[in-house]
Amino acid sequence: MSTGSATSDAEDDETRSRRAVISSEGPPRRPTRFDPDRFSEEDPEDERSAEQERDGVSRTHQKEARQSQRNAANARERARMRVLSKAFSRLKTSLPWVPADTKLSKLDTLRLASSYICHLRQLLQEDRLQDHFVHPVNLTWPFLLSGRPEEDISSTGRLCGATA
DNA sequence: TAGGCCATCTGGTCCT
DNA sequence: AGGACCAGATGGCCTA
Repeated sequence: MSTGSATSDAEDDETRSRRAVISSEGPPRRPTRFDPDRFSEEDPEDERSAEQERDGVSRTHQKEARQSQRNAANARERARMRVLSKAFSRLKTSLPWVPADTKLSKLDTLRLASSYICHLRQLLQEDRLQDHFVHPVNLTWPFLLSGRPEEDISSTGRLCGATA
C-alpha cells in the first residue's frame, strides 16, 4: 500500500525547505504552460516615439504589478496546501493501527480513515443492540466527550488510538 | 528506468 | 477588487 514515497513530517519539512529555496530563487523555475507575460514582451523591431516609450513604462509597471500579485497568490496557495498537508498528517496520527513513523500517502490516509469510520460505526451499532452501554462520545459536531466538555476534537485522536 | 507521490505554479471560477 | 478554492501541468524525489 504505502509506496514509500509519501514523506514523514520531518521529511516534509526538509523537502519543503529544499523546494522553497528552489522556488524562491525564481530563475530555475520549471517551464510553465502559456505565459502571456512572456509573449507580451517588447518586440525587437521598435523605434518608439516618446508616447510609446511612456506606454512601455506603464506596461512594465502593469507587468510588475501583475507579477507581484501572482507571487502573493502563489504564497497563499502554498500556505493553503501546507495547511491541507498538516491536516492530512494529523488525520494520519489519529488512525489507530498505524504506527507514527508509517509512510502513508494522502490517498491511503483517506482510505484508512474512511474504513476506520466504518469500523467505528459498526461498533456503535453493536452497542446500540446491546443497549446497556452509554457511549462516551457525543456524535454531533463538535464531538465532545460527554461529561468532559473541555475535551475537543483534538482529543478524539487519542480516543481512537485507545480503541485499537 | 518507470511509476507513484508530492510541492509548486498557474489560470479559471466563485464568493465576499 | 481581492482572496479562497480548484484542477491541470510540470518537475523533483524516491522506490521497485
